[in-house]
Amino acid sequence: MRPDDLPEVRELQPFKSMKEENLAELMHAAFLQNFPAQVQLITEGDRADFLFVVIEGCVELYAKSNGREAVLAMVRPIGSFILAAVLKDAVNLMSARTTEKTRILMIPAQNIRAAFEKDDAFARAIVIELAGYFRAVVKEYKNLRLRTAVERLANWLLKYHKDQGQAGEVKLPYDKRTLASILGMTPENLSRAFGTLKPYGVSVNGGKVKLEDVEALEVLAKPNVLIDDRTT
Amino acid sequence: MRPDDLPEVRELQPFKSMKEENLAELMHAAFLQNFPAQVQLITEGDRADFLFVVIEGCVELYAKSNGREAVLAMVRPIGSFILAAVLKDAVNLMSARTTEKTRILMIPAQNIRAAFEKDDAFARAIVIELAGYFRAVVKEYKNLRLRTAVERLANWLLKYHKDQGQAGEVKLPYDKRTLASILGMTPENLSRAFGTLKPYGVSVNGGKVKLEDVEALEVLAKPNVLIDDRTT
DNA sequence: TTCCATGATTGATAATAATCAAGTGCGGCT
DNA sequence: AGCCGCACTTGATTATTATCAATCATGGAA
Repeated sequence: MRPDDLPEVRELQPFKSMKEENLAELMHAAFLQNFPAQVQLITEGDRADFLFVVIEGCVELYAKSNGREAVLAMVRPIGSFILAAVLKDAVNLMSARTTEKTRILMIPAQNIRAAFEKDDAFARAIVIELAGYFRAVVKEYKNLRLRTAVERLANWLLKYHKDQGQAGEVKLPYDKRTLASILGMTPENLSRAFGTLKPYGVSVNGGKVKLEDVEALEVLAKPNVLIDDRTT
Repeated sequence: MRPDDLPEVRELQPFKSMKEENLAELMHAAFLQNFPAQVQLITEGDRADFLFVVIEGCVELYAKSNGREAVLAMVRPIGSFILAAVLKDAVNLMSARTTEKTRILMIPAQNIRAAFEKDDAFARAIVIELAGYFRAVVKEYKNLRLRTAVERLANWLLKYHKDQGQAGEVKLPYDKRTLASILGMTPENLSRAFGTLKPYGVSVNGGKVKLEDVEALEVLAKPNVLIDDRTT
């Protein structure tokens, strides 16, 4: 595979900063793979053999312990996962599965590490990338520690409402069962949480949620840039 | 300040890998500060002006939202904090306060960023450092998502029991109120959690916890290297 | 020593969330 | 159309955790 086969990857931050020849070498070792839905890509505890880049589709990162399972994040194009494990040559802390038909670029871990050693600009770009990831998890952690389930849902709705252009409606990007797990609650509780948000102008219709009183919802949600803002 | 004024910092991973002259320059800009207990060092939302390195004492990282407060981590010698914010030239996601008399090395953020640009080895060392931080937060997040309060306490005890040499006793490194917040529960609940662990050979006496049936405790705790192990 | 302040514990109650058990409703299929 | 199958919802109950209030140490300070 060559760099120009996937122009979108070339625009991805850590790759954009690489020297042309190093990128070519990296891409040469990489390969593009198509997966159907519900394919297990990695399992927590296994060695991280590849860096994964989602080109099309969607991947769910999750973890288990005891009998419980929690969805930790969803990765959509163009996003990568298990960068930290690859760099540390460590074991995956999360499992990953496709949720739909998905096209993924797989780059062997040793090639990533070689490029990291060889290419200074790449190494620096990865720092910024990782720092961003780190801050994202800290925000998730704060979200869980400092808010109730209803508050998490309210803030999630406000965030996605903004993402989708503040049209007074939010289209749910995944089914409610998945959303519930992302928000750290059971599906039953998500239903009820939507119920308690009804007085705040929130009405659900299948995969569409209407927000008819954003102000009121914000009073309840108390959004916080240090938790909800992806850019800070 | 010169590098040899603080030999322990020299041994710290990202600094150890720096070129001698760059380290000298960095240390020249840095200064050592003594703080009494309960001093607010940084506040969430403020710009990250310094990288902090705890030389002696202890610092508590915490965050607030709504009326709630959560301790996110404790930093002990030799440990640093707000590295990610410094590198991204961003705002702090957490606040920090000393919990006791503490000696801290403060390195101006712009000097850290300058060294990061100039010194390739330093940049690479920081990647590994950050990747470790990232994985640590992911583990904390999993701990919170996948376990009840009692399980978190049980695993915490086992972890510190191992740290302290498996002597059948764990000395609590902070007061119970702080421990409760670290574990994501109220002080009242921590007391009760200790109570429910009594049948598993756990007995508390002030700041000392005796573990008389580690096997039984492990059956309850179900420790998981992908959550509890600091090295994986 | 006594007193006080503070942290820790205990009990009672309330809030929050999970579990279990039916239902409901919608989309796809025959 | 009619019948699944499946996701979602709803209700009842339980588990878990937080809150509020009171009491109990315990370790200085006077």
